[in-house]
Amino acid sequence: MTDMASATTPAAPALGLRERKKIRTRQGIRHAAYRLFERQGYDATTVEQIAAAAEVSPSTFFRYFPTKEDVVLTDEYDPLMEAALLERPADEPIVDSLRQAVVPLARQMAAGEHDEMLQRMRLVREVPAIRARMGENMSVSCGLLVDVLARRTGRPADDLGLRIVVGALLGGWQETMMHWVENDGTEDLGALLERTLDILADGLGRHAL
Amino acid sequence: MTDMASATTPAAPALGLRERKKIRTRQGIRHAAYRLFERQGYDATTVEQIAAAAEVSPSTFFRYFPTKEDVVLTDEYDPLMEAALLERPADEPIVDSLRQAVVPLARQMAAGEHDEMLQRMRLVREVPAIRARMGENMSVSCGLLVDVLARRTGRPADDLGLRIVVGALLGGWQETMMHWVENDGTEDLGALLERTLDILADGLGRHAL
DNA sequence: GTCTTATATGACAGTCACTCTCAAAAAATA
DNA sequence: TATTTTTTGAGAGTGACTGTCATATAAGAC
Repeated sequence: MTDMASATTPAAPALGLRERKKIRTRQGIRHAAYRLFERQGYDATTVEQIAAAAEVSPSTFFRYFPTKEDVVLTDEYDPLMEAALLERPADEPIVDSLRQAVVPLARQMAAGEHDEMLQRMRLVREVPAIRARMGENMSVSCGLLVDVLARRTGRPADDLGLRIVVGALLGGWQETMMHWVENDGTEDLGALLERTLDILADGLGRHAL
Repeated sequence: MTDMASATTPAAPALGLRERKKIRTRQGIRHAAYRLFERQGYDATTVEQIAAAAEVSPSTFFRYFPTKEDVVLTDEYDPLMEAALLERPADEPIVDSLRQAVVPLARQMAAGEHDEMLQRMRLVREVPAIRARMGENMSVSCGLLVDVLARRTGRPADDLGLRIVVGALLGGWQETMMHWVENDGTEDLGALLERTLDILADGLGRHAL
């Protein structure tokens, strides 16, 4: 989890001791952090405490995570999303591609890593610093998506229409995610995201708005 | 500017010496900061330098701006937007209300404070810390807008459809703003925002996407 | 297995944003 | 003018992050 399909699945036997150790350290730090966050809250937990709990030095902590926020927000989804999108036929409407490529991805994650995802999104919702960082991530994802879609459809990389569409979509999805957390992840995330896509595809004018 | 219509317009004769001094101090700090940012960049400028340039103590700096980022990002627009929206007829479609209420506001600002707005948005674009903070602001604005619109249309305050629409709209607008800065503010911001509204209103399915 | 090289780690010192407390200065009020 | 309230500056402290250097440990050559 979180580190893609790595130590959890035995699908990577070709990794040297070094790599395996690194992955274990990384997960150790993250788990220690999550445990402390849950007990004392994010702000009240210092990097020093996390490092001590994970039995590494503070220096090592920062070697694995550039900032404290990154423990929560390291985004492993972008490359997966990109790959999934590139597999769609080039002439498919963008909205359909997103529906076919991105939604299943989210669905799969909401299933496989449900609890971790929930805890993570809860922090996003509640801790201002993390929420802010999340916005940054979104704008990076946005740029990435725009690039992929522009390449695929032969548009210029700075096509305003495309940027607007992607920005709007991510904006809508973020609200959807927040709604999902607020209901403690009880709803079907995939269905929610699809509904969001429907609304945006049909136009805000419809849907009695 | 920036501090609404305060010291710039002589429309506030009823302010005591205390208030006037506070406004002057605030603007002094901001101007000193902008000058330094332009010369040395945001990150390379310390709060201590800003305070010195503005001839106040660092303590005073933090009394006026809770964080260094707030010098750039203090958002005075939300209340104006709220007021403008509340003046629209309650049965008007949301998209139309936004078009009538918010766009003129932006237009007016892009005209009156063009250079300051440009400088500010440039920082938003280029400095990660500020961009992140901006995302926070957006999510606050989003909540605010949703509240107003929910009240106006009699929907529940946590109506998912409404949240999605507003989130998407702000997401789209943010991209539009970025496009505007990238072109050095030469385009008509109002027109750009309206176009964004058109795209979202008609639905992403149209517009050949 | 040993030697060499590349990499990971920890200790430490330093910077900077931000917080808190307290006493002095200045404006508002009586 | 005297009193009260607000604003300010000084100073100490915290915690996230950076950079450097010596040590330890895994990888690769032999």
